[in-house]
Amino acid sequence: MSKKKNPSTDDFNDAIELMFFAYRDFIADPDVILAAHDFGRAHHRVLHFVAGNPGISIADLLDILRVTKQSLARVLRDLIDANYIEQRIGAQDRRKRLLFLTARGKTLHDRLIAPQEARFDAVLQQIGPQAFEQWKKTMRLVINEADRDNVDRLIARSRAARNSEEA
Amino acid sequence: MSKKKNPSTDDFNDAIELMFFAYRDFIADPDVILAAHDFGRAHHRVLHFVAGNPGISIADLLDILRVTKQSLARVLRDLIDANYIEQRIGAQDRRKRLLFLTARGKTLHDRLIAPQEARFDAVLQQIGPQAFEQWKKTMRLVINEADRDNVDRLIARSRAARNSEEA
DNA sequence: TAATTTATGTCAATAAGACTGACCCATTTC
DNA sequence: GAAATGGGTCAGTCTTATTGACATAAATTA
Repeated sequence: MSKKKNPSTDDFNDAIELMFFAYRDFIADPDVILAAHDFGRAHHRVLHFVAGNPGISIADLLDILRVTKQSLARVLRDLIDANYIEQRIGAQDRRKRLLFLTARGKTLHDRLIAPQEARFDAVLQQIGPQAFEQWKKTMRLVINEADRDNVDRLIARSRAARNSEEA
Repeated sequence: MSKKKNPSTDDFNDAIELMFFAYRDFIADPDVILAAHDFGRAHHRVLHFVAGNPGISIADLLDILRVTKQSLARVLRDLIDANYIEQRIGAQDRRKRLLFLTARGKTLHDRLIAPQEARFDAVLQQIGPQAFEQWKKTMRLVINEADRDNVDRLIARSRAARNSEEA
């Protein structure tokens, strides 16, 4: 034991492994459904963030996804052509193309997130609401500090979008 | 409000968003270092699991990574050619090619995980060891139930590998 | 011993998803 | 009117992954 390590180093390595395996299983859920539609994860991400941010502009979507315009274009073309996403010209700024899910898009998105919701529902059942809340707070701290406020806003928008749909 | 939703649906959606953003930032850390070596995330994953499972066979590594043999082959070739990973023929079963990090490989791996460890160290400082432990338990439950025991074993091996290095 | 299975390696073709760079058009802003 | 902004598109490239076919060496089994 020449190198006396900090007693927490093991914990950090555990955390790294857990991030890898949890994300792997979490993201594998929707793949089966996507494959049946000849879509990939890129399509899923676009559907998800348009669902949570109805009326989002291309530029803002690029910001969230952190991909290039050309990368987004192909995926978006697929989704628009197949009538999952609709583009509307901005009312104030007519240069903007605002994105919305169609009814068809909402249905697909619901089916994609269903297994992920079920996964977290099962977790909640096992640990209870308090520990679940604590997990969420912790996950938020895993995000870059500079981005946390943005993520808070995105999550709030997403909640608002879902809750207004209920009407 | 025709559709009265379960009050927890919002929480599940929060969880989904948090998984996306936390993983995105978590995995972005090592990318800069990898790029400087002309390596990608695939190389990182191989380095990481060979580091945590010294002497792992090709077949077992394929199982963990869940990629095809051909996908692994290219990445492994890069790492072996550049002397980050060493192959030794199995003592009991001479068909097997057992994988080990070289000293060079260990150095690179340490540099790759350093920012991720730092990220979780910062989290730990903010929430304390108890909440951190609880977070780990929760993350474990996000993993497919069928895989949890395997992950436990992998994590245990990884701990053992690191702690035996200290000698 | 011969036949089979296992562990690995490798060639070829293909695809998704990303990238850079260069343009273009329409609209808004200065 | 000029410049900046939002968006679309073409062309070429790259990484990482895939499937499928086949080869080789070593272990296991009949």
